[in-house]
Amino acid sequence: MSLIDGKWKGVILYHLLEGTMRFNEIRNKLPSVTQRMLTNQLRSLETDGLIERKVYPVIPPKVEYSLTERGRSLEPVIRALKDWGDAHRDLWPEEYGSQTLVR
Amino acid sequence: MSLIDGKWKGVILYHLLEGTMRFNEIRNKLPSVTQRMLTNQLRSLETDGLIERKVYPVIPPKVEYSLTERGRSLEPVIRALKDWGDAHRDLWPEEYGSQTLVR
DNA sequence: CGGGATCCTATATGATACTG
DNA sequence: CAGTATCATATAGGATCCCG
Repeated sequence: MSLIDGKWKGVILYHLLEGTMRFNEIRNKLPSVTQRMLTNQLRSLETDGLIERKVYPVIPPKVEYSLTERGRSLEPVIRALKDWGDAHRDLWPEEYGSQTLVR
Repeated sequence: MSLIDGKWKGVILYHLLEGTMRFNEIRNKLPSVTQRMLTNQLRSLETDGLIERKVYPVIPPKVEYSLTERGRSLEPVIRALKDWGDAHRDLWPEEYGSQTLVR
């Protein structure tokens, strides 16, 4: 769980299933993510060996992100999550409120 | 993701796939969870409509937890996570360190 | 037995400004 | 374009004690 925890990791991995993407490409798929958070989540995924970060030494910068083999092995998990989300999108959040834990 | 986020929710749901369980039964499956956290996670799952909490008005107290239909619909997700964990248990955490995000 | 109350720390996330 | 740096808040999680 800790590997895909984080507000954006799941969605990032999902989009990367489609293929390699550049930083701003990913960003455009995640309307409300801040630059800092996207960077953080990407770094975390990289550290955990799920994605690869490829930097092209050009100006302006160009950085590509892609799934590693380990990352791709998560595909069944990501798909299962996506499928569930699609199937239950309409039942939420009316009936059930997403919880803010603790206290 | 927000529904199964939380340090213990995934494992709790997994164990509940086996059937109804009492509070301390669940607790015994989660060696290092504190009472407060277990209660919190269970309450959160309940609020999100994934589990049902059944209180028997007896002394000493008896409380049973079970999956709702909505909770059971998550079975493919839970199984996928479990399968991945089983398959990759041996590759961790030597090669990849679980990240502590930010800063 | 299955909690609740209180206090505390660590961490995730956000806003904003700056940069090679 | 793809970040860093800094500051701030919110929330998760833990420790401990009490209770009918």
